[in-house]
Amino acid sequence: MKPVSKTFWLFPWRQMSVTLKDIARKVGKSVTTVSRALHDYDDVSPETKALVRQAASELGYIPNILAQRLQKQRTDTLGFILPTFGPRFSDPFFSEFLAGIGNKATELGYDILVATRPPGEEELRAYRDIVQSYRVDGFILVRTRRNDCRIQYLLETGFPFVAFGRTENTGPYPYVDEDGEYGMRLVVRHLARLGHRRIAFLGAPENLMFAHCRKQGYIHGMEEAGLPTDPSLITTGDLTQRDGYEKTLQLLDTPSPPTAIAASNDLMALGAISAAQSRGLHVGADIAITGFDNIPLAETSHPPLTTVHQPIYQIGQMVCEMLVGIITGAHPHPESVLLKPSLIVRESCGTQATAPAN
Amino acid sequence: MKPVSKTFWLFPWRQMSVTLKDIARKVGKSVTTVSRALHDYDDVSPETKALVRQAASELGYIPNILAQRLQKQRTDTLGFILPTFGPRFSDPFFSEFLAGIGNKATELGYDILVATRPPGEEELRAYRDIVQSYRVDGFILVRTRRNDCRIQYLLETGFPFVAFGRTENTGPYPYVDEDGEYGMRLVVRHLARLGHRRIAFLGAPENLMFAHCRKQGYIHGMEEAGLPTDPSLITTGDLTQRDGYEKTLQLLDTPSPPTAIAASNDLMALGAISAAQSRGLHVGADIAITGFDNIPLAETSHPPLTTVHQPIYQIGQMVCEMLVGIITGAHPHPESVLLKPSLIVRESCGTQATAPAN
DNA sequence: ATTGTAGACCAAAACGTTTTGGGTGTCAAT
DNA sequence: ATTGACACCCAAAACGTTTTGGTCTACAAT
Repeated sequence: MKPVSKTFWLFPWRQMSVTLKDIARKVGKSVTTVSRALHDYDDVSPETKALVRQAASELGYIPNILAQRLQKQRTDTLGFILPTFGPRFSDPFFSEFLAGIGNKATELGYDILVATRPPGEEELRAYRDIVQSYRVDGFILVRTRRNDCRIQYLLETGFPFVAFGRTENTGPYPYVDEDGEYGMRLVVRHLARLGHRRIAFLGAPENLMFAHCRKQGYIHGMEEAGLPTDPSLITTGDLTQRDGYEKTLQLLDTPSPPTAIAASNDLMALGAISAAQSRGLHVGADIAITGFDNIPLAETSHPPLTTVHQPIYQIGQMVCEMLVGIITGAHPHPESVLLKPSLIVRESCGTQATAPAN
Repeated sequence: MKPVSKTFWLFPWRQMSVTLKDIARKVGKSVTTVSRALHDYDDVSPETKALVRQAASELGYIPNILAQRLQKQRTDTLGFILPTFGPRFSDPFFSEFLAGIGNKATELGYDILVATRPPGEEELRAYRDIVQSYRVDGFILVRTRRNDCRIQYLLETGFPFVAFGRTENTGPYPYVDEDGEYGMRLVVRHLARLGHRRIAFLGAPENLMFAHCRKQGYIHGMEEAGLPTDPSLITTGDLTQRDGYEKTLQLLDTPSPPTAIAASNDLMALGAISAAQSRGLHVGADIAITGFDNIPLAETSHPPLTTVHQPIYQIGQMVCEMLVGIITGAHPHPESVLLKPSLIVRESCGTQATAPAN
C-alpha cells in the first residue's frame, strides 16, 4: 500500500496534480512529444496533437509554473520598489500606478515584487540584493531623480528595467514620461491669460526629475508671458498636503502675496487651498490655485481643482508592457515615450484675477 | 573551446552563476554534503562545514531561488487582489496597507502577486485560476463582505489565507480586524456629548462587513445616548469623496437637516466637508463632520478631520506575518485579532453643537 | 569474532518542465 | 540499390536544489 505523500497530507488543497508524464502514459507517447504537442511544435502530427490536447483537458492538466521557471531560468516576476519615506504615504499616484502595472502583469503572466524603501543607500542595496539573487526578471522604476543611482546601477549591470520618468547624466534607456515642462507652461499661460501677474510656484525637491521639469515649465511660462520671476514667489515643498499647507501660509504672509499659486502636484495644491481658506480667502475669487496630476480627489475638492491630467493607470500599463517586451526579447529596444499632458480647468483658478492687469 | 552559452549571450547581466556543484568541486566533497553543510545539518563535520562556508563565500554563492522553489514546491509568493471598481481608485487605505504587507513580505523572503478585480464573478475566477495554477502559497484578503464568496471558496479548498476583516456565515478563519462598531460608538458618543441630537450617518454598502459594523456602532451609539434614530438621517454612499459630497447635499436639503454627520470613512467625510462649505456652512461651528480611518489627508483638511484611527500599515504587517506563519506551518492556527480603535478629535466637529440640547 | 552504534559522507532520485540531438520509417529521385 | 528528404517521434540531458536511503569506517560492547 503506497502511503499518501507527506506533502499531500500537510497541504490538503494540493490535488495530486497531473503532470506531463501522466498525459504521456495515457496517450502512450513520450513526455517530449506531449510537451511539444501542447506547444504546437510542427514536428508533431495533427492527430497526436489532438489526442494529447484531449487527454490534457480530460485530466485537467495545468503546467507546473515552478518547473517552467526553473527550466527557463526566469522568475516571471517584476520588481517594483516604491521610493518613499516612512509607511504613512498616501500619494494616490502610487495606488493607481500599481493598479496599472498589476493588472497588466497578471494579464501577461507576471507577478510583482513590491517593497518600499526610502531613496538612498538602503534602497540601492535592495536593488542589488534582488538583482543578484535572481528574484525578478526586471524592474519598474518610478519617481526618477535627476541623478539617479538606481538607473546608473541597472544600466551598468545591463539588467532590464523601464522607468516612469527621465533622468540626466546617463545614456539612453527605456522610459515613459509626461512632458511636465509643457504641462506647467500650460498652467502659467492660463493663469497669465486670466490676468495674474504675481504667480507663485510651489515646487518640489529639485533632485526629483519631474519636479525640475515642472519648475522649468514655470520659468519658461513666466518668460513667455513676459512676467518677471520674483524669487520670493518660488518655494519648495515635499509633495505632501501638509507641506503645501505650510508653504502656502508662508507665501500669503509675505508683504506682497501672490494672486495665484501653481503647485507642483495636486496634494500640495489641496494643502494650499486649505491654507488659503484658513486665512479667510475665497479660492477661485480671491486667489487662484492650481495642481498637477489630476488625482481623483482633485475633482471633488472645494473648490474643484484646476490641474494637469496624467493618465497614470495607462502609463503603468505601458511601462509594464514595455518591460515585458524587453525581457522576452520581443522588443529589446523599445522607443521611449513622452506624453503631452492636457490642462483641466476647474473652479480653483476662477475666471479672472482679482486685480486684472489691464 | 567551450562556447559561451546562449543564455549568457542574450542576457549579459547573468554572471555565470556559481552552483552547489562548483562548491563541491572546489572543496572535493559531494553536492549533498555541501547542501547539508550550508543548512547546518548535524551529519556534517564542523571542519567540513567551515570549509564549505568558506568556499561558498569566496565564490560568491547565491542559491538559485527557482530550483529551491521547484524542489520545495512553494512559490514564495503571496496573492493580493484589490477588490475595486475601475482603475481610478485612490483610497489611501490600499497604498498604506500594501506598504505594510510588501515590506513584511520582502523581509520574510516572499513576493507579492498584485491584481485588481471588481468584486463578483470575475474576481472569484481570478482566485480560482491563481490557486489552481499554484501561483501563490496563500492569499491576503481585504475589505471582506458579510457574505464573502472568496472566503467560502478558500475555506472549502483549504487554501491558506488571512483576511483583514470578519465575515458572517462561515466557520472560523484567521483574520485581523478593528472593532468598527466600537469605533463608531465612540464617535456618536462624542458628538452627543457636544450636544448634538440630530446626528446623520453617512454609511457604505451594507454588504461590506466593515460598513455593517460601523452602522451598528452608529445605531447602538444613538441608543446609548438616548437619541432617536431618524431613518431620514441615515444614508448610504459608495466610500468615495464624490459620493460623500452628493449624499451630504441631499442631507442638507431636507426640511430639518442634521447638525452633525458621522461618515463611514474619511474620504466621504472630506466630500461632506466640501459639500457643507459649498452651502456656505462653517464646518466645526455650523455643522460637525467626522470620518473614520485617519488617513493622512484627514490631518490637513480644512478644517482638520475628527476621525477614528486605524493602524493600517501595522495591520498589513500583522496579516502578512500570520499568513507566512500558516504557510510555513509555524503557526497553523493563529489566533484572530480584534483591535480597539481610538478617537482622534480635531476641529471638524467643533467643541459644541450650534443648538445645544440643554 | 561478532554485533552495534555513531559519525561522516555520498549517489541517485526527486521536483516537472523544455531542449538537445538524435532515431526510425516511408517515399521519391537517382 | 543507394541517397536524400521528410514526417514523426523519443531518450536523455538540462535547470539547481533538497531528500532519500543508503555506505563505509572506526570503535566500543558483547
